Amino acid sequence: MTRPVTRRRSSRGEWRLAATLPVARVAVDVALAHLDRPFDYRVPEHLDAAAAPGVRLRVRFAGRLVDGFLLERVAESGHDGALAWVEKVVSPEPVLTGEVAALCRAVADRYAGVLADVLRLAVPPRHARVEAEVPVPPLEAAMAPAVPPKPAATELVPPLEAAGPGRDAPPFDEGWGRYPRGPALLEALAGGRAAHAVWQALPGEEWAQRLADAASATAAAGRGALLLVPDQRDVTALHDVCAARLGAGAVLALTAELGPAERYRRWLAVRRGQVRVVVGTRSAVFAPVERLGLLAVWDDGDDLHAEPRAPYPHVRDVLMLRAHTAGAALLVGGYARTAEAQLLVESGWAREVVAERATVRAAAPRVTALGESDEQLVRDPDLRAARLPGVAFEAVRAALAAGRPVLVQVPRSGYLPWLVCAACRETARCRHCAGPLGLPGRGGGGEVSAPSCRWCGRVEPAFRCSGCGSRRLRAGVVGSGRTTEELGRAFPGVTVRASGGGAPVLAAVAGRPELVVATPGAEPTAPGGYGAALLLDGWALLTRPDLRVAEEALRRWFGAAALVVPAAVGGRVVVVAEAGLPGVQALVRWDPVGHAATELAGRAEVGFPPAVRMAAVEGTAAAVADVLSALPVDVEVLGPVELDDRPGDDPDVVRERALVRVPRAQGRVLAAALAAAQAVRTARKAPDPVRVRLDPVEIG
DNA sequence: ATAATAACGAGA
DNA sequence: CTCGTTATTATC
Repeated sequence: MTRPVTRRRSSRGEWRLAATLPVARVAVDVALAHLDRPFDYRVPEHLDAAAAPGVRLRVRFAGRLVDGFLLERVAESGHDGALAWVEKVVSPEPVLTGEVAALCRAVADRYAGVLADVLRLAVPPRHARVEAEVPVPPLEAAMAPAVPPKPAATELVPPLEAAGPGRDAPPFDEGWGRYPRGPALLEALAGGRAAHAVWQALPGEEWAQRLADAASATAAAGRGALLLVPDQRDVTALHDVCAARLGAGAVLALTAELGPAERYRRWLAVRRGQVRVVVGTRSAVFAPVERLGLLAVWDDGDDLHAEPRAPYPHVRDVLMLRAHTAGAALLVGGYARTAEAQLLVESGWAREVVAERATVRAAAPRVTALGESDEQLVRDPDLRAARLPGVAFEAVRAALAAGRPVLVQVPRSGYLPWLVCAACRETARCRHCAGPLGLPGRGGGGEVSAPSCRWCGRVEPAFRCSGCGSRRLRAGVVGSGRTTEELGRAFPGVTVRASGGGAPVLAAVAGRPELVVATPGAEPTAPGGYGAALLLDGWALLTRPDLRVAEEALRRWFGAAALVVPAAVGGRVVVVAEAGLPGVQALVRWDPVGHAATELAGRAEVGFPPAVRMAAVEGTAAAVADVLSALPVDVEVLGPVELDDRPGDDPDVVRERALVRVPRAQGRVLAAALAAAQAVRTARKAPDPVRVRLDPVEIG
């Protein structure tokens, strides 16, 4: 049968090879560890022009059509077999830049993952209609100069709020001038140098303004900036500040909740170099910003910065890799400091940008800790108005009388029970690996079994608290709830607002005298600051079975306390936690750096990230054993332990988890060995998958 | 998924 | 030994 002439081009037998660089190296969208490498394809003549590096295409792989990205065009293939044709170029839009491709490869390697998985995180799904839209530059962008005139070096000292380049240099006790190394950081950014900085924001600091300062110094140097924050509310706040400073057309907010069309529209605008500054959440960490000069992450301790999809990369770590691949500066900032950020400083990779003690003292509120003296309150975080201790009551009353709002931080509900020392309420820990103790086989017919470690599985027959020596254990429990009504009764006539914890999260409240009850992370800002804050979630936080508890508690406390006015104008913070605890001391002294150093030293002692590199290996018992057997002998293995059934699991299949750890210097070796073990399994078509997470933020 | 290839077994 | 069938393996 003869086909119509117009169809003949699709008859592959007649396809001719492109004249130059006829081989395409393709990253196929196949998430199998043993196929995680580029494959070569022949480029037909009619696709020669469209088949540019970075485009999406379709190729035949093992008999079926799969998506892929064109990594590069080369003259010849190293593959000694017949090459298949590139079937189709999906669109000529080069969505995968070389910089992002290299970054994705580095992220896959760092996390023992697969490039295809990382590419799915990095490049949003195509939206054909959006792609076809003729890009119309926004009005502001059309009117504003594309590149602001580059100011002279002497003018690159910290800009004031809303001060653009060219204004008079501000005094040194404002903005970044309050940090001894602040002006130097801005100079480095303005000079296009790849500075690495860890920044502790002062109490009351307008962090969004400072990030906008950094972004505008970067933009003035003709480079791009990528600013990452934990949640949508922060994106909005930071975007608005940046837009006011740089012009709406130069800044773009990129978040996952935009919807596919708008998300792709904005992402394309970034890719096409139409915006210089991108503000976003975790999903924007791979945004293809052109000529990257600055990468910044705010509040890197927030769990939202950890990606829940394979290979589970963390924003801070991705940015560190990206700072290398792109030659950009990295700024890690927050009111608190994580152990990971502390390691960046201690290893010399980053310089710290912190204020002098006197500056901190002048800006901080007065912090009081309420501990054992009010036993009832400590035990029951569900605040009883009648028992509100005098110091807390007085702090609230004074702030309201001064016409300022009061912030009340309450715990989120939903924590699971675990074991704590009955005497001092420290988390009960394994003597071998410092993992939290739990009771195995709950629901096992009422028999009492000995506690065992949730990490390494060792049974603890004779618990003795490392802190106080007590041998008694009890279950930790957390109540949550009626705080709002109780407070309303204690302060009749005062408005009580809720933010988070079931209520909608408020971005800001008016500066009126009212009570604002918020869960951690949902604290609204108040113009002029809060007069006082009550931190009621201490007990709940400090007894969670997680090595990061102290750091996490302190991070949340600093986040709330930073919204309170300085002590000199009456700012008070009352925290319900034992005054002797190191974390509480760090809050009282407003010493995030000291606490991070202690925290990091503690992790080195118990062998936990970031002091070591660790991986969680999860799957069926046989599968986990299979992966463990493929690791080098010097890898330390904890466990495996049996995992609790998750909802939806087959109750007959027993899942296990092992933790493996190596010194930091061996991190690459460990990741490579885990990836190789996975490759052997996928090549063998092993039926049950093994989940590998490197430096997991949370371990069950 | 699929195609190529190795392994296998029945009948000469 | 060949031929036809089935398991295995690589996947461009």
